[in-house]
Formats: sequence, C-alpha cells, structure tokens
Amino acid sequence: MSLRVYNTLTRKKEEFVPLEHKEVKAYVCGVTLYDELHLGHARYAVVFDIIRRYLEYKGYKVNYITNFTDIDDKMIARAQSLGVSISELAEKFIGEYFAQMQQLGVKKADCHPRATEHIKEVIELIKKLEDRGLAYSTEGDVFFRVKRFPSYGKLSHQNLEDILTGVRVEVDEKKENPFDFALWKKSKENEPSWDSPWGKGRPGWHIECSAMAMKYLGENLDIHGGGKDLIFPHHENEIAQSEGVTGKTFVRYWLHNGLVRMKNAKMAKSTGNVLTLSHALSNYKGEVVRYFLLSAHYRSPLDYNENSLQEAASSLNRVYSLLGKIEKETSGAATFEKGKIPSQLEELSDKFIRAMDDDFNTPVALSTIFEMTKEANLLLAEPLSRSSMFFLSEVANRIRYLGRILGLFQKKEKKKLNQRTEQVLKILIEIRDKFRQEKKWDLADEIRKKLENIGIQLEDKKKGTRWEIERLTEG
RNA sequence: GGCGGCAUAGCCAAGCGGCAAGGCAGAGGACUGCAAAUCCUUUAUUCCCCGGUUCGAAUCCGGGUGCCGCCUCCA
Repeated sequence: MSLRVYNTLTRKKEEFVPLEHKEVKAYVCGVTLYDELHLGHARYAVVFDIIRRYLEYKGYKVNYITNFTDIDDKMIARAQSLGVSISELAEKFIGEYFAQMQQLGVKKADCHPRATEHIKEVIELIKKLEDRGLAYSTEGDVFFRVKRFPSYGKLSHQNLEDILTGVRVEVDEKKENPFDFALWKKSKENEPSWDSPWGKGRPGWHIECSAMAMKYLGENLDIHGGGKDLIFPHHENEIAQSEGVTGKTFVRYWLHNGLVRMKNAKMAKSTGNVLTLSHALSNYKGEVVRYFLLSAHYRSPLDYNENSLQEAASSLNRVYSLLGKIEKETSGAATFEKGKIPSQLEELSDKFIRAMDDDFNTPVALSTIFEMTKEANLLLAEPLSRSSMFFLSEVANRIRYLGRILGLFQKKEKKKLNQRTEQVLKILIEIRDKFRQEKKWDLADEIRKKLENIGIQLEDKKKGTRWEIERLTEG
C-alpha cells in the first residue's frame, strides 16, 4: 500500500515518493518565542509528529527538523516590556516548549535550530540573492525583488497582480514594489544586531527558515510543513528565496495543517482568542490533549469548545478501560489457544493503515480502534473460552501496536500506592464494609465520598470493594 | 476586491458516485443498598436550500444562503 499526501503546491493528493529511496527530509516551521504556546501550536506539533511517526512506521529514515524563531519584532517588544533580554525570553519559552511537548508525547526533532545561531548562513544566502539580482539594499535594509522571481505565488496560487490588489500592504518608500519583503532589517538603537555587509541589522522573518532548512537538509526537501496560516507569505517567500538561489525545486511536498478554532474564530494570540497549552495541560493529561488534536483530520479546522477535552478524556478512557480488563483476564491464562489472527482483526488493522495511507486520516484510524474495542467488550461479557482469550490478547496487542503510530494508548499501569498507604486504605475499606453490613449507608457513603475527593475511587462489587486511583482526566 | 476552505444527528467528526464510520452526550437495560465506574442496546429514510447530470448523489455540475481562513504578525 502506498502513502498519498495532499500537496498544497499542486492542490492534489499525490503518491509520496521521497527523493532518496528510504530517506525523508522534513522541515517544519516551528514557533516564535514571544509568548506562551496555545492549542494551535500543539496541533502543528502533534500533527507533524504523527506524520513523522507514520513515515518511520513505513520504514523511512526521517530527518526531521523544526526550528525556533528567536529574534523578531514581537520578541523585541515583549522582552522590553518584561524587562528581560531577548535571549532570556527565548530560553524561558524554549524550556516551556520542550516540557509541554514531552507531555503531549511529541518526540524531539533531530535538530531544533535557532535563527540567531544561523546569522552567518542567512548573510551568505542574501549575498547570493544579491549576486543574482534578486535582492537589493537600501539604507541598510535588504529586500527580495519579487518581480524577478516569475513563479512567485505558485504555492498560494495567486499571481502578483492579484496580490497587489490586496490593498492592505503599506507603501514603503524604500521598496521597489510593495510586495518585496525584507531579507535583512537595519536595526534600530537598543535592538539586538549583527554585523553584515549592509551594516548592523538582523534577519527578516522568512530567510532564517530557508537558511536553516538548506543547511541541515540540503537544497531539496521532501516535506516542508506548518500551519495553513503560513502558506502566504511565509512559505511563498521561502520558495522565492531558496529557489532564487539554487534554481532547483526547494520542496517536493508542502503539507499544511488546519487551524484550531474557538468560538467560531481562529485561535490566535493577536485576537486574544486563545486557550493556552499550559491551561489545557493543567486540567487534562497530555494524552487527552493529543487525542483531541487527532480527532479531526489534520487539514480540517478543529473546533474547540469547553467540552472538547472532557469528551476526549472519556473516549480515551474507554480504550484504557478495555486494555485494563484484558490484561487482568489474560494475565493468569498461560495457555490460550494460539491460532491465526482473527480475520476481523486483520481487516480492522488494514483499515487503520489504509486510513493513514490516505493523507493521514487519523479520525478513521481511531475509529478502527473503537471497533476493536467493541468486539472485545462483547466477548468479555460472556464466559471466556481459550480462543476468545487469544482474541482478547490479540486485540490488546493491536491497540498497543497501532496506537504507537499515533502516540496513544501506550500507558502501562496505573500509579501504585506505597505499601503503608495501601494498608491504611484497606483498613478503611474494611471498616466501611462493616458499616455496609450494618446498613449504615450514610457513614459508608461519607467514606466513599471523602476518598473520592482525594482521587481514590471505590467500586462495590459482588466480590467486595475495589479501589482505583488516578483518573485519566486529571492533569 | 483577490485566493481558498467549510456546511453531515444535541455536540465533535469520517465518508467525496452504489444501502450514512467512530466518539461524546441522551434514552432504555445489566450490575449496585444507593452511587460511581463499566458493559450492552438504541439515537440521521437522510447529509444548508433550489435546480440539473445519473439506473443511482451527502458525494458530480449550475445557482443561492450562511460561516471560516489567507491576502498584515501568526502553528
């Protein structure tokens, strides 16, 4: 089965064939470090983490790069208002980024380059563009000469005239053409700056990505990704800069994830329409947030509302609950009949893979997990035969195996109490049982209620009272 | 104004020419002293509206309506 991906450049799903046989070079635009992350950033990170994992599952060796933009206007402004240096600001948010990504189960990239560590490469690139007449400098600024790059607009499918009718571009005296964009910005006083052939300044926003992508991955990338809001102008400009220098196709497959919406509008810092990641993660486990982010196809907008994470938690719980039951039922049974993998399970596994092959359709992939869950639950409702034990253990294996691709369903055991605490808890349960035998329900219920308040759940079963700690929905 | 996307049950969300996946919530049932949790069953004669193409359309075409994104920083 072959993987098909939707390419923004061609607006079609295409078979994915990397340049080199079993290697994939992927660059994904990361975040600008001027403020807290929100759910939108989490989506980009999780989506491309899945894409990477799936490519690895397919047997590719993926060289995966995602960057930090650690110098730009907003960072300068933010650092000033907080009274810290720009690098302090960057360090703070980089620390948060990694901590939160770990909670979300996002694997580290092979490299996380930073703009400020690649000034030399940026300057080299600009010099080459100048040599080719694709860039010009005025008063310490350097601009890209859009008119000299005929295919400008090919990614966003606009031509220059169309773009120019978008009235909102401010006229800048220094530019030859309103849509020329800054490659190098002259620095003002008290701003961080680097020496360059054009005087002290700093890189424009788009050039760093070209520089870093080419440094680590070469002149031809297989995949370049990011949020849909980066298509224009950021990625369009990257193409212009990179192909302007190399004359080669910069990127074979442009992949863009849809944006997270809240209250029917894009989630964005500029509008304050934001749910921060730290807030989400303080109420729900990273896996819950991750599940939520995968519940819609990656290219669709994803609607967030106040119930979204609770729903995700409930869904995830259903699967974990099944896994727990299977582990319990099959652990003692050393000899279940090992037969062929039931065809039903094969079919569902195939369906999972077919869904992922079809432009990473995670909602359909997830649905197959739930279908397996349902089949297993049906078996569990009846006395277990050896062959049904085999089926059950195979369901658990499949869910773990396929789940690994999505970075879900991997959690093993629940947290254990230490021995002493467990003994205390058992004593409490014994006493409560006496109350129950004496039908002193109010006292029994009070104990149950108070334990629940500290995160211990009591379940009265026929065979006695079971206790359980740590629920998935907690942070 | 230019470019693009979306409208599927109470909610989230797949499907993109051949009987409408999946999840959450709801309802009914099992279990329980009661709960909670869990499990089972059930929930769209129909996919925004109007036309058309087709043996057959949520899926294709034309025309509406509504919402959203990009065109300025943005995952």
